[in-house]
Amino acid sequence: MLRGVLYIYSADYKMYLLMENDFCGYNCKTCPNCKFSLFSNLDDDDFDFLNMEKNIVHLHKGQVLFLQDTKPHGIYCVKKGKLKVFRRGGEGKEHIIRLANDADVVGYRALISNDKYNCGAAALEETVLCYVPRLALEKLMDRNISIYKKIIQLLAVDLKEAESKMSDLAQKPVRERAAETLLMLKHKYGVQEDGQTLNVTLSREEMANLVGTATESFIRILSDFKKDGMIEVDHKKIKIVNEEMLYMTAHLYD
Amino acid sequence: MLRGVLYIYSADYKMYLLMENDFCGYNCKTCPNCKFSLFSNLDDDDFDFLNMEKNIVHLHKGQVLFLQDTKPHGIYCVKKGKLKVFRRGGEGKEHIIRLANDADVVGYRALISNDKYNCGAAALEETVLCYVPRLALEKLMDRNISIYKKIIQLLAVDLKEAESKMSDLAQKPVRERAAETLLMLKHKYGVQEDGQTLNVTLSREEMANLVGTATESFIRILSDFKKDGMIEVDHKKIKIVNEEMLYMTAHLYD
DNA sequence: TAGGGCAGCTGATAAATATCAGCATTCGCT
DNA sequence: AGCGAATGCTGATATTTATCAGCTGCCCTA
Repeated sequence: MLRGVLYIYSADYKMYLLMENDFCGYNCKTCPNCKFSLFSNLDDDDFDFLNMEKNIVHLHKGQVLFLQDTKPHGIYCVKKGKLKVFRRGGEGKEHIIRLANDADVVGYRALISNDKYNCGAAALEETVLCYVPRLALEKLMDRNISIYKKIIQLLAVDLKEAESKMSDLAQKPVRERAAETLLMLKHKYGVQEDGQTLNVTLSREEMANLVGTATESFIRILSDFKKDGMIEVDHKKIKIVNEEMLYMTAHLYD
Repeated sequence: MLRGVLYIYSADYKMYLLMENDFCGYNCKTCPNCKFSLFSNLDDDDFDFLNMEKNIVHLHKGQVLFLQDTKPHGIYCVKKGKLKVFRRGGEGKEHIIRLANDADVVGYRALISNDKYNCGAAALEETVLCYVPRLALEKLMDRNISIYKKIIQLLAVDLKEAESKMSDLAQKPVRERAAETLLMLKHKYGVQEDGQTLNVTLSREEMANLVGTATESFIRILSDFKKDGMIEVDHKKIKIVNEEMLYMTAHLYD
């Protein structure tokens, strides 16, 4: 039964958010992502409560989930899809802070510290998320200390990765960061049936924003990698054909 | 009564750690830092337990508290002093990730995620810390959910700052980051009686490592700031004489 | 108090990276 | 299918930043 449809429009992106209650087939209790996510140890009553309170959110490619400097009202668990989490600098240029995949949780940092979003988030492809409103989350947290522990683990992982990326940005040249980014994409999203083609589609600009460099610089380095036989490129499809060499280039081990 | 003295030696730094149990005059229950730190809501029994279990650590200027890639055995609360938290890149160059002051907690991220230290930490001046061993912390956490909440808040703040610093490093030029760093130092450590001189002493190299640039580049920018009348410099003492202009230079508001 | 070493500073130069311009290709839309 | 806009790509150039070399002055201690 469709109970509610919510449209949101932002000046930055053509976008809308479709939110439906009681979406058929989305039962948290049987959702495999919950096992890896915040709600791994709930009892039946709590799962029923979560099921009642959560909303399903569909995003098309490019649509914004939330914008930097706005106030959060809940958290999002990725059911299926891919997202980028990014910040906009002075001249509006975006820097991609991190990526999200199935079973990841996004937008929780701002909510739990009662703060505005420090980053925005947008879908990289067709994406389905579960939205858990603040009050529902708080009620579940009151009854389940395991959620506190999970949040701590999520934050700790994000913080560690942010610190490492920070020192990379400060010290490593663009070429090394570009190689590292390609390997990260393989690790995060995996490869297609051929075992080599990255299972994610990003524009050159988005990849440059992930590396932290100018689009043209990234394109040049990508064609260097191609010349050096590390990758093959077919439009937006990138194939990693010599992973070892990419590791060497990224200086991840020497 | 002196119960134990522990010396640790690392290849990187001449250092030692002096740890004493039952150090006179350091009672957690009356320590003002605890109010702002992890242990704000303990009952008397827990405070007594903490007092028994904690150790006092003294560090001289330059001494290392812990090293990157080693395993944590407890957490440290800064009683009085200043520390830098840093990562070493490929060629051994250090990048300062964050600074710590009175009442800050350091080394907790690695401990709670059962991980090796992602950063090292060293004293910037004479520093006194309380060391809380893992088992003691875990026991206190079992009995006090408030500690979970505090850890979440600490992590959330660190993560937000790390994300912001990340996009600054990716997008802002060195000059802006340098201005921002000077303002951050004023905010973090305050000023001396004259209301202008930064209340912390860092070498030019350390400041450059904080900004994420080469030492010479930072020195040049510092002398630009001096020419532009934003700061005055007397050896290691830096005076901020035009804060407004520094803000403009940092592009923190436009 | 002499001198070794290190931090701070500056100029010259090199290297890395960004920007700008122009063109080709692809994509989305009607 | 075809049009317009956006994306991808490359070369030329400008800008930023790092590196190298050399100098000064200060601190430490022998």
